[in-house]
Amino acid sequence: MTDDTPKSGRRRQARGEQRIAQLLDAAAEVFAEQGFKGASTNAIAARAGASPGTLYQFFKNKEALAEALMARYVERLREAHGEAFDLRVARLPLDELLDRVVDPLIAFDRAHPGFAVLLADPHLSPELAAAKRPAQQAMFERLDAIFAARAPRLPEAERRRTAEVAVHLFRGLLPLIMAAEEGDELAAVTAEAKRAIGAYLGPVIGTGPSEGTQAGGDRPASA
Amino acid sequence: MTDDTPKSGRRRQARGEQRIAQLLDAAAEVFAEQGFKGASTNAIAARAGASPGTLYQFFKNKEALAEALMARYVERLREAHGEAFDLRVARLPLDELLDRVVDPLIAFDRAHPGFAVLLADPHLSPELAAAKRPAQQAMFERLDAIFAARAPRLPEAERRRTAEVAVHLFRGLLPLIMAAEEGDELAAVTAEAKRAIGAYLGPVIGTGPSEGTQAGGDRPASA
DNA sequence: AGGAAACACGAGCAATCACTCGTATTTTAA
DNA sequence: TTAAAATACGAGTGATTGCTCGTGTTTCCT
Repeated sequence: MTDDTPKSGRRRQARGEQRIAQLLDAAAEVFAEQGFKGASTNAIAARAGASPGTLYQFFKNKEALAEALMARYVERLREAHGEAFDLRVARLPLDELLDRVVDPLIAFDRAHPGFAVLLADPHLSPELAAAKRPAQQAMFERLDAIFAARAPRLPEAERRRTAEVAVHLFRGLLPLIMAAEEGDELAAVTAEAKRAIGAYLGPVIGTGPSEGTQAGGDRPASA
Repeated sequence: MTDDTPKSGRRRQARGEQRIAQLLDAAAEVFAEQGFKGASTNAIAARAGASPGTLYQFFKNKEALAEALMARYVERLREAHGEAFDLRVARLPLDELLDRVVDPLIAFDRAHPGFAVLLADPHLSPELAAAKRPAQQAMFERLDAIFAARAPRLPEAERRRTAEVAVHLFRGLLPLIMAAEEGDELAAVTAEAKRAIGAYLGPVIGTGPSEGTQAGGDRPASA
């Protein structure tokens, strides 16, 4: 990220690392407020307390800045998931599984408002879209792994489709989640999100502590 | 729309109406491809086969253009809904109700790709955001009316919340729906959307032909 | 027929944008 | 101590944007 191939020359100074962090923080804020296109690099530099020239010393262009920000998000996302997402949750009752998966995700998204904005923007360049992929994969793959552990007899195609749909269901509720104010409103929206996702997942991966696979009761054969 | 207060002076010519339609068509395309911010008015005019000056004869600025486009979408949405959304569907089994509601919505969104783009953009000016509201209300209110007819004993607050969540669940799946290619893939995604929304709605408004209200079996009390 | 208004054009204006560059300061390594 | 590298600045550049305006053409009404 920021700048590869430092093949020769001296090392980056601590000052530089701080500036990069400041610039990424500022970029996160401005992207969250204005979107990628609407954010000006001069505004980002100003909010970071730096000049445009300084910004371009660390990032070769606006896109590279967004890519570096995405990379930092992915890093933090992995940290946040690491604990909450290990495969033992697969054996929990569905309610608890959802608590363990949804709560940290909501906390992360609310703590990093620029993340959802960048993720949701469908008009990014191919390079930036590629930078988004690890973030989506991070969520999708872990969900998929949980499903695989919980319902090993579920066909892979169906399992993958289910994981993808579940991710999109959550993303659909994100605007509601982001807009809710901390407290009762957020709790209500969170509960509703879990209810919606749980209702969708239940017939496929089971509601109880993982019974492996069970042939769901009233689940229609897929068309 | 376009220009109010034509208090005096002569009437709009047929040529003008055609130009407006061309400009709105072009705007829909360019907004869908580039987003609102990314679309340039010169590009829209060019795609409509007109000059910038002509565009600004009918729309006082870029925002008014988008507002007029939104207004046209709302108009068409009401037409598309009118038949499919009347309250008799409330008495159908949930599966059929979903068919009647979801299928036309998917058809509309796929036929008007600019619509979803404008609706989903969270970085629009207050005026444009206000222009979006009728579209969201159109969907929300009719859903709410259906729920009210189907489950009259459901508390209003819960009913409204359910309608809103249902709309967001659908919107979350929209990217999948828009990206699917006509045929098997679209059919599969459509079925999955109905399954997800139906699973969420079933415990609240009942799966059978409306029994009024029924106390759902395993619905947990909201936290 | 003829005048007025609607329609049309497109060069160009002012503002903004992403980005550069010449220069000055701070840090590092010898 | 000192030279090179890293960091920092910010006015400026070229491109693009939303939009205007002078001018010409088409349509309508009488």
